[in-house]
Amino acid sequence: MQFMQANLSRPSGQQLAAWRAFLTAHARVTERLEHELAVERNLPLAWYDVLVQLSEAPARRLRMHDLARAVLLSRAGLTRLVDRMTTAGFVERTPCEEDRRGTYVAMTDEGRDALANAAPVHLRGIAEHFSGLLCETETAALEGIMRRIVEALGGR
Amino acid sequence: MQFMQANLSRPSGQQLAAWRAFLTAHARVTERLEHELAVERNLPLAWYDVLVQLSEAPARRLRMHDLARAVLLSRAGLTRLVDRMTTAGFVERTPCEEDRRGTYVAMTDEGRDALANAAPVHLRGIAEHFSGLLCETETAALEGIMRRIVEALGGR
DNA sequence: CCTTCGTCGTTGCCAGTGCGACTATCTGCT
DNA sequence: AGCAGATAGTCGCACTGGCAACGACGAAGG
Repeated sequence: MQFMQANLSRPSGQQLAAWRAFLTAHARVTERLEHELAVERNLPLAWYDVLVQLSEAPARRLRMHDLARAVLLSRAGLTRLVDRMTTAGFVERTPCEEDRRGTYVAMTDEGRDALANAAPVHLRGIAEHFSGLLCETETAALEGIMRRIVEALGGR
Repeated sequence: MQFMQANLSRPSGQQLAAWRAFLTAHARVTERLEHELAVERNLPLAWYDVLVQLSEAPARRLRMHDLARAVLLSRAGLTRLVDRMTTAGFVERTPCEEDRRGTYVAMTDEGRDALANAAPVHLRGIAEHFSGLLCETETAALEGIMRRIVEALGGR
């Protein structure tokens, strides 16, 4: 059992190489996707993420707290992001009747249009730089691995 | 051939799920590793990265430009990062004799100690939250996939 | 009822980063 | 040699994000 312990606490060279490749791939792909979206549609990736989350939510709206978790941002960061997107007319704040501390963020029609406009660019990018490089088996395997990693951290 | 085109430009549901899992896993794991390093060794992950790159470089030093690429940072960003690390005593700047525009960043003994001190924490984290969750086959497959992705982007 | 504690969203402050402009230097062409 | 263009690193500026503190509100217990 001792060597199991050792294996658990010290990645091998092969494991380290996989970790580094993982980091590099993520950095390069997201950088590229961000860049494509900025150049072709003048839309930051974070804005796109918010719009996607809202478009999938019931009644196209979410509480600040839930939205913050969905887009991997602190509540403080989201406050400012929603400020900017409100100014741009893509979302709007609605008071929450059930819980008067809360605020809903709802997607406007303009936001819907912006998302519809940007989605082809982004999806094409994902296909071109990520999913198009994987066969079906690899895609399934990768998803399984990634889910396992998230769940091991207590995937809330 | 037309459907091939379609498959290339529009990820399927399964492919999108894999992409999202990939994003979430990366965000959660790096957040966790960053946190562990900050709490246990009071060292930002970016600093650790710089020290690792330098420790692997010949003569434990690198040009600003090369270091910037290695740690995925703009040259401007690196200037400031190296400033801070110089103040902390972990690295030092040396003029470059062959090319007098250039600057070498070299790791100090203190930087070496800091790296040696932090490495166990970070490596344990990688093992615990990443590589320990993958069998040998998966590790190899994952590395292959990630390398392919990087190379497809023109892996400089 | 009312106190205590937790939660929600916002704000002030500060750290970190990219972009563009700038200076110094190198390289290639004439 | 001399000049144009490329490249290295730095700096001012603006932007984004997190942390801690805050006021408003809800929930649980006396």
